[in-house]
Amino acid sequence: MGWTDERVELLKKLWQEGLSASQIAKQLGGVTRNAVIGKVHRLGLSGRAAPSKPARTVFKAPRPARPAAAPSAPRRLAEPATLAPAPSPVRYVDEEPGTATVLTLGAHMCKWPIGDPALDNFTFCGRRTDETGPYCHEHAQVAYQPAQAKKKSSAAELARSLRRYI
DNA sequence: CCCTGATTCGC
DNA sequence: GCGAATCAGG
Repeated sequence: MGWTDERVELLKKLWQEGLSASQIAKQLGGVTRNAVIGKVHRLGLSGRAAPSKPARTVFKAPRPARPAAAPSAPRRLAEPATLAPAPSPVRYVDEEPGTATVLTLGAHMCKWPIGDPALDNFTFCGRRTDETGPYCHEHAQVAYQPAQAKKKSSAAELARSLRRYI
């Protein structure tokens, strides 16, 4: 499969959304993650929202040359490795819950899980915690619900009521 | 061993 | 331009 305009567009979109190359490759289909990475570089959008990443590791091996054919044109030399520090001073999520990731989750941020931990869109609530506990006010109520919920509520109803918090 | 992106270079 | 092979890491 080639890079049609649509596929390139989707690639850009998914890459900007932070999906990994392999995930994008799977979603596109017909390409490997190497192909995706290669395309990403060719498009010139290698960098994205990647906080606190050295962006560039130390100088790699001087390129001892692997078992290949004869050399040709001189390649460009490694650059001085400029990096852009990304300050991210612990912000609480006051508006929409579920935007805190495991990386941005601070000490006093609600640790109520949002979504499926197995998925990569998994987040935490992230709002300011309720004084002491690990959860915000809303989720603390849910978390510390004794046995008040019994009555005639069926298992299905209970599951549905809880789903609201996931 | 799983994964990540980065890079080179034959095609 | 493409992407497999490879590298350097987490």
